[in-house]
Amino acid sequence: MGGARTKRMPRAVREQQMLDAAVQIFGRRGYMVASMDEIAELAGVSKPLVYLYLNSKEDLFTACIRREAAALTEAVRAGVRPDLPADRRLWDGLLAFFAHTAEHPEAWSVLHLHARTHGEPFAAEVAAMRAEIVAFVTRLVAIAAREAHQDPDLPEDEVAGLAEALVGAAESLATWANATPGVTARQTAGTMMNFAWAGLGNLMAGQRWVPEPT
Amino acid sequence: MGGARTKRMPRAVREQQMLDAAVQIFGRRGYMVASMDEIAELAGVSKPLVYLYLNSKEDLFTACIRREAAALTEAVRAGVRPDLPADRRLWDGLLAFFAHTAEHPEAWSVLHLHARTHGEPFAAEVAAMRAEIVAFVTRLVAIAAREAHQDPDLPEDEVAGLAEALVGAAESLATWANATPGVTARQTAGTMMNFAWAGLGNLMAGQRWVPEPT
Amino acid sequence: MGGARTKRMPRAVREQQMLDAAVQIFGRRGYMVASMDEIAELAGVSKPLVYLYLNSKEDLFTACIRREAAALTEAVRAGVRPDLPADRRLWDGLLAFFAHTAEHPEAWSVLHLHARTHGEPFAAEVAAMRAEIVAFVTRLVAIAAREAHQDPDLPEDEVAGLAEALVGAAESLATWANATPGVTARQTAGTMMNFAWAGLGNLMAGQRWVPEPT
Amino acid sequence: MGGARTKRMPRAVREQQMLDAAVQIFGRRGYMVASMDEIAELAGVSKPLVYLYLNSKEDLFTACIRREAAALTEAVRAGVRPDLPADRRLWDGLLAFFAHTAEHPEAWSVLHLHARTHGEPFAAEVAAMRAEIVAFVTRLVAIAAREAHQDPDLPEDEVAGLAEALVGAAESLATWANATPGVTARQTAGTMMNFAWAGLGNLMAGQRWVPEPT
DNA sequence: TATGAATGAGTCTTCATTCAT
DNA sequence: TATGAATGAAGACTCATTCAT
Repeated sequence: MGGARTKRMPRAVREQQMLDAAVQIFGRRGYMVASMDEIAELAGVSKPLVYLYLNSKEDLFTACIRREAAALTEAVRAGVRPDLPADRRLWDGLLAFFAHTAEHPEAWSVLHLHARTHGEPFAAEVAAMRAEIVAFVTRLVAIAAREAHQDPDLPEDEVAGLAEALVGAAESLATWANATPGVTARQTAGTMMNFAWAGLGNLMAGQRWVPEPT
Repeated sequence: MGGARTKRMPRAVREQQMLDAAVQIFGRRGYMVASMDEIAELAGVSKPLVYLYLNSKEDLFTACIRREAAALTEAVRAGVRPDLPADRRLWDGLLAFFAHTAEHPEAWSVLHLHARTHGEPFAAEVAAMRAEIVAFVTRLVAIAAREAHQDPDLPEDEVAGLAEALVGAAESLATWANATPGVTARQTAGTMMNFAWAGLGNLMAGQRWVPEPT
Repeated sequence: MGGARTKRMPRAVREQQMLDAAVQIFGRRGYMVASMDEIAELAGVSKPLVYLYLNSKEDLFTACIRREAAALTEAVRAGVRPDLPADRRLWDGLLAFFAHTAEHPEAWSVLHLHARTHGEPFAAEVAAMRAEIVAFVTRLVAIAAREAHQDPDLPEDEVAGLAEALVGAAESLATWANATPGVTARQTAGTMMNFAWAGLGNLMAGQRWVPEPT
Repeated sequence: MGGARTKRMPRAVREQQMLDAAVQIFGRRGYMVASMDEIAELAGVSKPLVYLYLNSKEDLFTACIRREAAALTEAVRAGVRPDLPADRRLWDGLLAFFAHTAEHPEAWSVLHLHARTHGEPFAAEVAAMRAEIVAFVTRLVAIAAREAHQDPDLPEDEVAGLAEALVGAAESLATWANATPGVTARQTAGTMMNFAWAGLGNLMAGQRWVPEPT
């Protein structure tokens, strides 16, 4: 894989090869340390061709982020059937999420680790994806609240924070699972689901922890 | 701020100034993008002096990580009174944690974002700090389990994953809070506490979510 | 001379130009004082190209040493006809040696002066060349001994010292001739030949100088 | 030795300590690679003191060369008794020379190797010493010529070349002996004496090697 | 479509040297 | 006599990027 330097391919194919290589290198080394030389070599192409198709290192990185973000959200979407109940939908989404991040560790590294480490051009790309996922979760939280017949007005801030906490926990777990051999996506999703759904349930049922006045 | 080039200070003082500057720059730009020139200038010192005292960019970064990791764990430790009940200790720890990360956003950025993005010299430093915090959380989880009179043997894997999820959620929340104006440490800690304690409680009480067979 | 910055040459040609320039600069200034900037400028090339082709200052210096050592030994070999008698072969070898060092004074400076002043990567390269020359001389000495019908066993140490002295004398003479205007290779070779062959002859004939007991 | 940092010594003593250290370091590393830091540390003194006493790296190196050149010529002079015959004087001089270079290898390295590798300030210092030694040798050669009742007019060039060859051979032998364990000064002097005196004798007796016309 | 040849700009790092005490 | 604190200047090396074919 890579370096084969097969000649004369249609542009679309070559571009995908380049993105494949770039995701590997960016994911392994990080944006700054990755060199265009290394990427071109792994793609089996000369450097000028990379520039011809992808314009610049920044654009190349952005393209990687976009492609992988789309792939990840698409994987989650594809894993969820809208006609099933909310808890089942959360479960399916988590499973799809952890399965995808486990199958594409470098892509996950690009999205979660490296894209957020460098300023504005890139952070925005990831933010968009994250927003989509947070929206998905938030929808489920709202349903849970409704089903719990609860006064629907949790403070906005708290809902936002809650979603952030859930998504953050999932993200951390994905990274941890990739670094920990022998953990399956199913197990990770189980941990997350137990923890989250139960916690949410309690919360929705109005049982909140409040510090005793000192 | 910085660049005041006050003359002739004892070494210990200058070293701290340099570390202050380095944490700012590393936190804002990341390890690779930060330049020793910029750090020296912000510290109000010439570059050779930075090298004389801190040896190399790598050593400087390591020194930053170590100092800030120590400061953070110390802040948490100082915030927790060992004679109080477990939930209160968790609350106090979270409060101290979020307060510290909010007051030192660049330091948090160094620890959580940048130190983990670059290979082994640095990751290990953070891992040590994280281990300490995870141990703290794990202890509290164990107490909660005992108090719930529950069969104490949650599977090892699950406990590890659980702690990871909790800590990951807290880390994500800290980062999110730093990027979201107007959120106080108290609010963040509240969100986290509700989420975590309730979820844990349910879990300990043996109420687990299980996917229905398809 | 140099700096003409002719454009777009095949790699092999450029590499020779760079080595030419490097030999000049290294020979004039020495390894440490020579700067890659100066070498690149004299080669009429940008510095990165030098690094692209020759990798590092060390590798560049090594490449110089190797090329010039090969050129010198080749010049000596080409000057000697194996079918001629030993004295004539020594004469021809000396003539070729002094002619070459006189025509390439910087190269000689690199080999004899600068390469030996710096540690192991370089010393070894020159040692190989020297070994070849010493072997050439030793062979002739052996023939001389045989022709003198002499008991062939000069002590090993003495032979080694002898060869060292002969080669050392020739090396010194080459350096001296390069620093002394108006001395031809022929003259230098004559001095050396008289000195060496006569001394050897006596030695072979068993006439040795022994200090009188005090 | 070195680093003891004993306090308050008279200037003359401190200067010698510094020169001792400098000769070691310069001899081992060469002029450019030697650092004032290292020299000061080995001398057991702070760097500003070195500058106070010796002014600059150049001056320090020059002082080393001068001191060691004087020591070497003095050693040779002290070894030779002017009332003895010429061959005996040559023998004694060689013995003293090789003994001294063997006892002070770093000094010899400074004089023969490093001082000649760097431009004019230093080469001149060594040249002076060399001139003295060459003069010594030339005197002996002249005596030998006279004793051989030979027509006294060897061409000037040839005499100069001859002396150069002799001295060069001796220098090479000294360096070689220092790098070759187990060789005594006596042996080295013996090799040199046999070779040189016999060769000279033949030469003086008018037996010269002349290339046959091709 | 594709590439070998080439570079401007910038970074880390080191060192001889001086100031203030 | 002696030194801790500090720096200007320079050098090796790398990389994203482009030109000419």
